[in-house]
Amino acid sequence: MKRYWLVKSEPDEFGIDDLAAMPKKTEHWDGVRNYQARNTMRDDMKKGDEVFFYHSNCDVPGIVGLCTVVREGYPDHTAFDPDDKHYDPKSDPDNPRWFMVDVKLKRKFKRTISLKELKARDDLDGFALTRKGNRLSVMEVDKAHFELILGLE
DNA sequence: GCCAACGTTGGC
DNA sequence: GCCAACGTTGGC
Repeated sequence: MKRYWLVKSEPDEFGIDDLAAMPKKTEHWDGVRNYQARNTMRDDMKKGDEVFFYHSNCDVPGIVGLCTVVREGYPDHTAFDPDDKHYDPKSDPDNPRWFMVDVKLKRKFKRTISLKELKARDDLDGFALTRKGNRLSVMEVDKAHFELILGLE
């Protein structure tokens, strides 16, 4: 059963155009240091699942494109690298604390489906992204919500 | 740059 | 195990 997800990234760090520029338009989703998001990537995201790419911390926060999971959860090696920004000395290569998946860009949307627009809708009950105080960088999206949002483009 | 929300850490 | 202090996220 295919599931649907949303991942956040700051365009100043790694935006959708950066993903588009990668070989095979594919990149590993490293640097997530939150246990709930970690569990989602380690356990729940499966090959072929569809993923919204969301831009946070920018002029117009919102959903900017569509990706798919092309590799399922495996250890986030950036946690082992002391020179890496996301280095975590508590993650042991023999018992990794952090995991990631690989995502591939399917397509960039013609326009940004802004957070503002999503918040203004009354047919997205329970949508994790617009729930108060949500700071998760990886979250599940209901199939119905996913399809509804796809239709907004 | 501000600050609310929330997760993590560490003293006790 | 509680909870205050602190750090981070992310919209505005």
